[in-house]
Amino acid sequence: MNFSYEILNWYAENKRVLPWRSTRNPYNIWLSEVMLQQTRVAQGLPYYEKFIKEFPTVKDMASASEERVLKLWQGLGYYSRARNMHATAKMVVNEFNGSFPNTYEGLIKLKGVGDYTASAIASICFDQAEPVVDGNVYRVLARYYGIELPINSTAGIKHFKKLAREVMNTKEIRDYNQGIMEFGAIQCAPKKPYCLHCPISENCVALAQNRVHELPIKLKKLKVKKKNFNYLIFLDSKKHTILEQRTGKGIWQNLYQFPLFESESEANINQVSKRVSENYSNIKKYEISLFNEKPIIHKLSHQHLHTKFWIIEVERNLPKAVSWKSLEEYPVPVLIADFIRSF
DNA sequence: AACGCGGGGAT
DNA sequence: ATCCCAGCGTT
Repeated sequence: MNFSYEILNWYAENKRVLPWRSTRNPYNIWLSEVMLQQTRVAQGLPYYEKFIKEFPTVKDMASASEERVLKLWQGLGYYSRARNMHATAKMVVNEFNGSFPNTYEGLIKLKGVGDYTASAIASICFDQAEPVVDGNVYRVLARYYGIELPINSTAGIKHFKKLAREVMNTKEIRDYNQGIMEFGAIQCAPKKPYCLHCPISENCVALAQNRVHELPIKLKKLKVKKKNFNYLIFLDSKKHTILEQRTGKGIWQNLYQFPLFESESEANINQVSKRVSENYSNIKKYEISLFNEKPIIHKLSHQHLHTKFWIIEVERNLPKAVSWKSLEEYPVPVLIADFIRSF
């Protein structure tokens, strides 16, 4: 019994039932793959259902507004995925007559489709013999073959891709690719792998050397930056508030939020008052109160946002304001959505 | 080659 | 608190 045969065998016995496993439609597969980039199946699944319901075909997605796509994506994170996905939907409709490319080379040209996603679509939809290498595959191969190259180094990436190609099953590439990923997610899990009843434990190098918990090797972790966020929640007598769209680079691009200023240290009410007077000179009379005494710490993978929400009640009606009720129509970061809900 | 980019679940 | 998830794009 060789490696790929055991993977196929294990997959046939243990695979989960998932909606994208009962189709080879490139639109469905592409949608699921983009959603599952750096995202667990359990988290992505409800979004997949939501998107397929509102956008049954790539044409439906292409004709939607970016704002609507972002709204449906809200909470899933890595919002550039949604923007690139929408751009690709429009390109497929307008330039490819609604049909996705049917090769790795064609697919990888699409926005938001990299080596992994191109390989996944090419193999699952078109039976192309392209190996997928995601986080699960890195783990399974590193352990089974005892590879010590860091999975996030250039040499490591090349080596694992080459090894994955050597050991794949080209005849049943669809099931093999999904099988090795499923095996990594369920059986050869990061923290608690089930080595006791593993079908390939006999030849697993890491297990033989008692190094399962050490592999795969991953280079360093960057320090997370701390930032102080201050959101200004304006409220006038008609329960209108000011909402802004984030532009330029950085986090949450094109999503909406309340007026924001960052401070070097934790801000106090005097700084907020100064800020309002400077930037909103047309607002004369107002009253400031602090919504949360202790900053809310919103954790991203690379930043910790220490956030205060300042409530600013104004007497006269605000210019260019939106009603509080209409806030639910805008795509907003989870940090903002949580605040709106609790306020 | 290094970094930016979300949110959540498991340990 | 730490890790890591069906990674990609930019610099």
